[in-house]
Amino acid sequence: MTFSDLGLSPKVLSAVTDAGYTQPTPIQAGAIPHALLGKDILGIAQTGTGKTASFVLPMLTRLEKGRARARMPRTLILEPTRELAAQVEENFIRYGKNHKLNIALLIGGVSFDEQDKKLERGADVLIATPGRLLDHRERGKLLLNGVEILVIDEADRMLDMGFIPDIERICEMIPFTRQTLFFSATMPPEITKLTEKFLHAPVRVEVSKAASAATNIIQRLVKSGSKPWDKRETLRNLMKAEDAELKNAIIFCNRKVEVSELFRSLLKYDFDAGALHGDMDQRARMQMLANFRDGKLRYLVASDVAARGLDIPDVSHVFNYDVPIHAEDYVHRIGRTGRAGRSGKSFTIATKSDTKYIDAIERLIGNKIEWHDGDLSTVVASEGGEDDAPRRGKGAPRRAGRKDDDRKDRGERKPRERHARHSEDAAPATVREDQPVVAEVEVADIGERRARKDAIRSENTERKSSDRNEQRAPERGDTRPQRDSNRPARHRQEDNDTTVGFGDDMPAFMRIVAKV
DNA sequence: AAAAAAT
Repeated sequence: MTFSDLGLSPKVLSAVTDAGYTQPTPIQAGAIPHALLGKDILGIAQTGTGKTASFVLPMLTRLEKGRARARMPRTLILEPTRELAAQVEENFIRYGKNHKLNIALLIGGVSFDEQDKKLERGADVLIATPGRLLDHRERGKLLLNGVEILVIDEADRMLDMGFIPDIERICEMIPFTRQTLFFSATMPPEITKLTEKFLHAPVRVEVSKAASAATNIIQRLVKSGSKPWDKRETLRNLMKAEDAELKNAIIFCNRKVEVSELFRSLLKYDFDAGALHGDMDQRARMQMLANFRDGKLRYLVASDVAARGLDIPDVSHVFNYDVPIHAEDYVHRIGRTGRAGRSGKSFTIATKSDTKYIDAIERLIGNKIEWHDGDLSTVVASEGGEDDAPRRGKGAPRRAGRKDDDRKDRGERKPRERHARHSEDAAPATVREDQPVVAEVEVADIGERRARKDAIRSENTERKSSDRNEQRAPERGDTRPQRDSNRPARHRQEDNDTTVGFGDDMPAFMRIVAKV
């Protein structure tokens, strides 16, 4: 089977040939002929299976007839993250090089002006994340009743991210005479319901699960002490040990703050690292990703924003600095290496408290993962002894505890707690090799203070900080999460009686305001 | 224990 058997137009075929492809992947071979006939498709496939081309190529062929009208895009592709949306745009540019198509990318974090202009000109292809798309529509700049083909990509991830209501709204704005191409890696009940509602007699195309496809990736678990400095040291040793084989690597952390902390620590140790997480300035996000793709950065420290779908063809190593909480994320993360049949290596740093997550991962992939250098029973306890798990008082808020960890990492300590932590007090406070310089500590604290202010600011108050952030050029070192007072996480904190960061020292007046 | 997405 070759691409020329699928019924694609000569223009598309020639671009595919130029890109160096001759053989379609199973999902492409299964979906393209039906998509060209105008049928609805239900594609069950992970990324890395050639899924994107399975809708881009037939869409290009079908778009050769007709023209776009102002503010009435002819096709719409919905993606869960900004980076994925940008990646789909690149695919349209690559395979559409023989076409004269207007492509518009509507994503958040960048200015409206350019997006408006492209809509006004009439877009053949509109690629969007749901939030910004709805925003444009509400501003009256966008009419969706001319859409002939709708693509919903990564539907299960959209579900995880709470986008399904948005997706339903958008689907209802588009004429039911459209063709719908629907892709999901898994089919949870909510997704099945969605397909029953929005697909008409779909052709179902299913390809093998990524969990079983990862045989070309060497996977190892690496024991570590549980303190941040233990884990960072474990990681650095691992990176050095792998240096000869390592072309480039993505290092995954579970939290955004960890991404920026680890990133800064690695810079201090002269590793050629970048960072990527969703609270970074959009320009910095794009820049980091582009630099990593182009080989200007050897290491990319990232949150799960980079776990799925991102196509960086030649990642040699994946390091999990944290064991992912959800087992499926493990599969997605390690799937960033070993792409296109290449071999890859993944190392997952594990501490004692990670055992149950490791069990879940091993159950999911149906295999035991080998330990790199002895299992957790051989971990040497770090200075200051064991673990921090049971020591904290029952009534003490757990989240405040995390702040304490940050502080310890800088060699600081809350005076109040000193008596409760004798064992750690025995350790000299200044020996951390990667203790941040004082200036950085201060900057971080200012950020935290501002975040607290944000937390108590009323919903209606206009926020100017994000505007400022948009203007600002991305600085290489500035990866600290940009606290956004309107994010759901913020609300969750407000729901709690405890304002994060104050411990028991929170002034009473703040407690009242924070509850509002 | 999280992350992602509009302002």
